[in-house]
Amino acid sequence: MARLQPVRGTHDILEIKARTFDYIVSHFKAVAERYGHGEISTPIFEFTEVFKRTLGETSDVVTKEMYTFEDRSGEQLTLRPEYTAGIARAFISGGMQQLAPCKFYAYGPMFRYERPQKGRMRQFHQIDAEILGVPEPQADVELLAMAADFLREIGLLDRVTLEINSLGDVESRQAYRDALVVYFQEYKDQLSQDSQERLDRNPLRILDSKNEGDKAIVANAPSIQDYLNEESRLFFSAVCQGLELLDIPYTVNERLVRGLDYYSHTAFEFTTTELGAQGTVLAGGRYDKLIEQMGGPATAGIGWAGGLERLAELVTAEHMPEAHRPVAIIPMGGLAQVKAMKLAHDLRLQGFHIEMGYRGNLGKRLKRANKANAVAAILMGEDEMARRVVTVRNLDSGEQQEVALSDVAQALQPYR
RNA sequence: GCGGGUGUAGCUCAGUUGGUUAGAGCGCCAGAUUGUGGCUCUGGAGGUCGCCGGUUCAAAACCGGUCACUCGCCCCA
Repeated sequence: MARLQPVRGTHDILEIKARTFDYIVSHFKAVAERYGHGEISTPIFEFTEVFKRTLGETSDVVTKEMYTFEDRSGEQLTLRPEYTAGIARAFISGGMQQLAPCKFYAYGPMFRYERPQKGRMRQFHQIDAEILGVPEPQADVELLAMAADFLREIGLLDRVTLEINSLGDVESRQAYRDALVVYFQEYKDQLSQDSQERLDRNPLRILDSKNEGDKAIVANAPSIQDYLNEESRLFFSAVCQGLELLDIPYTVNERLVRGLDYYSHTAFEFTTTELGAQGTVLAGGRYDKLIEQMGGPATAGIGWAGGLERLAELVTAEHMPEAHRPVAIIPMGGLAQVKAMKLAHDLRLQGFHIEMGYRGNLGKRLKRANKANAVAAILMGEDEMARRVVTVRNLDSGEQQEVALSDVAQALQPYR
């Protein structure tokens, strides 16, 4: 406890930020329910194996970004770096194949040990949607439609671009990977240091390198589209047709790849140019082999996750509902204090938002009521108490009137 | 893990080639106004100059280290 500061890459969330998060999440939940998704909440930590096996031993997330620790009984546990692995695990351990198809939504904190920068922190928050047990491309379309609806509702759809690509099935992906290795091998010594390493580890990643020299070489690299087998091609065109049917604008980006090993077929990202280096605001894809790979029954899956912090950066005040304006109760004197406490309680039971003025003379208390953005103030002085009335003052117009103590709730109706 | 930038009041920042009591605006508190807010005026509180060490007669300033924040790389929501 020596350092009284938040742990690196973590933040306290309050006031406007908290309200923005709540705004985004409540719209997300409403849209997800509309699409027939049910809420699932999985633990924020799992056995380390759950993530290691699903994300791939060599992925960055596993090799350098996991928050892993040993608990008192010696178990290796990891704070979740993403949602899909935990949900897939829940699907298996809950025997949910009997219930498939399953449509879930979830939201909560994620943890990755990374160097913080704009739009990236060690504890961050995601919303997440998954469909398990539907191998048909209609699920891809539905999930993308849901994402687009959600983004529209929070006013962001016209500020992001949907890019999609197909990574093909296992066979197509392997063929493409081989072709890429052959191609890049030619230019190996011209590639950046990073990309030379990628060539061994994950050649697909070279495609979205930000290095200028790499970009020139990538420009002439073979396209995944030419390596998709019949089945994969049909699948991808079904997804594209579905998007067109629903008027969801998108662009095919042949260079779009995903970092985690488990993706196949559809991969997509909603991106913005407004957030600097971290432009991906919501992204996901299909993972048909994942559950089987984890040791569960062969079950197709597709899902996406959106970053709350990144979405919140984009949400502007005009889309946010205004904070509810309270009514301030201002007692002056001992008797009024007691009456005020009772009145405040009664009004709150009836659903009013009540602020209490505790200190200072009337002027100070009104000033504080003003600062709290109160719509009205209820003034309770000694003489009012004697006559069993209060003064209700409209803080916008300055108009005020005396109201019988028993009729206060009625008089406050306009300020609800 | 790697590279750049920045750390001075609650917040945003100024602070001359090193020079003695470190400033402004906003915010906060109080008064002008013993029961009437927003505007105005007056006054006040609030600082280990991120931390440790070094150079110097003298360091907020220069040097080294360290921590934090921030932007970028890797990677990702």
